[in-house]
Amino acid sequence: MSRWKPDARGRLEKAALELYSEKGFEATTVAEIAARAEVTERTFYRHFADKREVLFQRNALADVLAHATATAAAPLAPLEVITHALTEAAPVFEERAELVRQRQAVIAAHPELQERELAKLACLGSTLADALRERGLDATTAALAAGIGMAAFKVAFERWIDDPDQHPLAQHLRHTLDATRHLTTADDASRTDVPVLPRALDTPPSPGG
Amino acid sequence: MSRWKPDARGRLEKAALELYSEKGFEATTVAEIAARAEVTERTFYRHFADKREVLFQRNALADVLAHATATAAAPLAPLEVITHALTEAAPVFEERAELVRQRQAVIAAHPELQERELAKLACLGSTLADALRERGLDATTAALAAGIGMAAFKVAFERWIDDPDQHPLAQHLRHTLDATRHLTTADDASRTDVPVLPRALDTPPSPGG
DNA sequence: GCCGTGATGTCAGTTCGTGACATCACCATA
DNA sequence: TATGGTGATGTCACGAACTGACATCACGGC
Repeated sequence: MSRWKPDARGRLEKAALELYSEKGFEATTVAEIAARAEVTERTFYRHFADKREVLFQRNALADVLAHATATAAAPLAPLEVITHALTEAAPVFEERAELVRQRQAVIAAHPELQERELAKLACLGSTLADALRERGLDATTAALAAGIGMAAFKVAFERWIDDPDQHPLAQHLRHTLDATRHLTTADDASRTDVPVLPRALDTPPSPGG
Repeated sequence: MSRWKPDARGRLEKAALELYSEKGFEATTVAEIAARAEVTERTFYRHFADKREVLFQRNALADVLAHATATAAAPLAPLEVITHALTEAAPVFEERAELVRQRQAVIAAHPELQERELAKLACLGSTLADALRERGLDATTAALAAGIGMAAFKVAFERWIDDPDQHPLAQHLRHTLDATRHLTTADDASRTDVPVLPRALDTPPSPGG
């Protein structure tokens, strides 16, 4: 038989998420995580650069975003490309909604983890910007569009996490990206009388896709 | 005479920036910083929460942003308010351009510091979003506008730092925010025919305000 | 049956960051 | 002038985060 139980990495991820949930991030030591995963502390650091990284490693997202951006229809405006890419990426979250929510709860409770999350998001933004430049956008426009996309994603994701009605992430994305287009119009449209996410969600304004 | 040399905090900031510049962030120990500032390591931690924070404490920015947002003319579109606020904030950087550049060089060389920088920027974004909500915007629009504003600021700031011609930050901000307006404006006249930063910077396109 | 490889264990050490307590110039006030 | 409180700093001890170096030994190829 094999010398060690298989999937040490998976066990570490699971143990870490559990312990961070149970007793908080700071109150959890790497030694504890390792013990629960039945490996040594040193092994933890062979799989993850530090105590935070264990929550941020599974990330198919960058690939999905880059691919969707590269393969979007040619004549689309930058923000349309972004909309397409983010919509393509939504299932990555929807498929693991349970896990994602638990993870996010932990992150929300610890500034250090939020810091790391922002770094990951910024990294994603760079990937997106690269992909946009591949499409022929100049560097500044690409960086800007990617930044806007990430800002919109952040808001939509947050709304999705907190949504008591569990509407799909794609829907929150659509509404948020739509709201982006009204930021330049004077006051009246962006007042509270036109909520971004109307009560009746079953008839979203079709963005023409 | 006094028991200790005055301005321990200032000496620590100076020593830290010097050492981080000279030998890198990771290669510098807090003990070294403290020694150069002629205090003990413990005193360092009385002034700064951790080794990174010493680079991020001076921040009049939040106040300026919040104030400028609150006092902007009433009927402005969200993005115009942001434009106003960021423009008001520009002098905070221009006035210490030398220091800001040195600091930024250190940050650019160390992911851990970039992480902290992103966190500070996000915090600033929240402040801005709060101020926008004070103006009557709904939470989602406010968060979105603030996020986009921060994204634009990030790009403009980066361009300013790298600008060999040393154009004022305010100018980069104007151009970047202009590009943002084009990207987010509903009609699809947002093509490449409007370059973000034209060769001749002395005749910026007037945004009609 | 031998050998290289890779994942893990073991151990020692450095640095970060914190709690507890000591010191003593300075200041207010009697 | 004497007294006592305050606040910034020093001193010490310590746990926990990370890292480098070397040991182990199942497995897979040859």
